[in-house]
Amino acid sequence: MNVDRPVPEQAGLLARPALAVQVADALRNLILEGELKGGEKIREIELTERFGVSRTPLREAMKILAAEGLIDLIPNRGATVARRSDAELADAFPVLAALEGIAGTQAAERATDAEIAEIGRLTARLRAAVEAGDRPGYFEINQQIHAAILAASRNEVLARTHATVAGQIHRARYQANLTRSRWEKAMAEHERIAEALAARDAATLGPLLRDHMMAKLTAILGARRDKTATD
Amino acid sequence: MNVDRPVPEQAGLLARPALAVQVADALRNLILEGELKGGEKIREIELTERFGVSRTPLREAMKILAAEGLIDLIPNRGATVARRSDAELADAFPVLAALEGIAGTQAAERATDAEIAEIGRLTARLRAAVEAGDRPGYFEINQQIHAAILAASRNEVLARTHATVAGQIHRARYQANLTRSRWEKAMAEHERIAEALAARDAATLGPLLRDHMMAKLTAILGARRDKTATD
DNA sequence: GACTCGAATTATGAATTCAGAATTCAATCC
DNA sequence: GGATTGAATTCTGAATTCATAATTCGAGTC
Repeated sequence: MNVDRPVPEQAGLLARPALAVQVADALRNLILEGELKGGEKIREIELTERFGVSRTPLREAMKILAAEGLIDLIPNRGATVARRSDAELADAFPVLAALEGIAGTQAAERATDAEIAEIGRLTARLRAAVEAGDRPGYFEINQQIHAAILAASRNEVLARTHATVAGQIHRARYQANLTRSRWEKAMAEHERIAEALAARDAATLGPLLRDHMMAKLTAILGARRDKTATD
Repeated sequence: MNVDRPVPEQAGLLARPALAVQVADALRNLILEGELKGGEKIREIELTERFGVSRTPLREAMKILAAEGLIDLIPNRGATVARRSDAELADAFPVLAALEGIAGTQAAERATDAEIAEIGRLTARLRAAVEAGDRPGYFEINQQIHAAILAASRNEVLARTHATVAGQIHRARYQANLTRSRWEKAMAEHERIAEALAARDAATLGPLLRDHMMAKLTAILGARRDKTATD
């Protein structure tokens, strides 16, 4: 989420971001990377020492992350990394899917030919990863494709909103729990997505992306439920 | 029995919100009510005196609002109330419309009969306001209907996301610039919405709400552009 | 032996203080 | 007269300090 916006007039040349924003970015990474796990208590002093800053900017950073829904702040009782219930996770899915849908619609209208070509190349590499059974590679490329579509939609509001909602699902999305059949289906969907984009068929691409995301997320939720049951 | 027992999960019962959060709420209201206008510079000291707090919680509050996109924070140069360009505004519309769409879909599935009845009553009152030519009343009831649908969708993530995006459009939505013909159309749409909800027809209600919101926002943007041209 | 009460400790919340950057404005120079 | 420089002022950024709430831990009690 954008805290330090570009200076509207003459773009800030050497305006470095506020310390609080840097700390927020660093802390967000710790959470997204999984170093700080859901439910974990955040110790202010520990982090001030780690980042080498005082409590003031750290606390401002925590306010930012709380606004993003990444951490929970309980008055007088400190902060914990947000742990989303399955219900909340399930609620986030259709929201994220709808956002991906608009991204698709707008990308079909606004993408440059170069962007479309790049997404086509990425899709080919995605297919190669599937054939090779390379799951880490698949996830990486998959991520890139979705990021490319979001970028091609040229919608800052959408990008910000997507980042916020996606952040709230953080851990769940990294769980590499794809069945072979779901993997094949996802790949086929990706190829249809690339086709619709190449044809600039907005009416098709939107729902396609929405349903693709919905299917993916449903799979994640299913796997998560299974996993939780065996914990 | 024991009152002193730690209350980890169901916190917030008697814990008053942090001062920074209260200040953020107050400041958000000032902006949404239009008392602080777009582009206006925010003077820290002025607000600390107004709210009777020190700069620390105020600055934390500003970080929150910046994360919400309501104000712009420029390092070493202070804060201004965010002024969105027409392009950014136009970008926010499909995002908001998509969110309304999901709200409709889920409301159709999850609303209680009482909620549906209430929305039906509100729609009837909306019709009365149209007949009476009561624009303020129309806007007020219209607002209530959309809030009721959002609430009926029982999706916290959606509600939060919607609030954030809606906040970024704040001023624009309050412009009461409805042509008579658009007004009639909007009313007809509302009646179809109420019908679809009563029938719990999710497949219809979602697109209905999405398109309704899109039409409304397009009208706002058009009026805004006319107005700007004559400024 | 478990529970309760309460002092000591620790962590959080907010104000204040200190440091540094940006803005203002007057004096100077071209 | 207009532009420019630089000191004074004002504002923002961040650290520190002070206040207060929560937690911990041990003594005492039933």
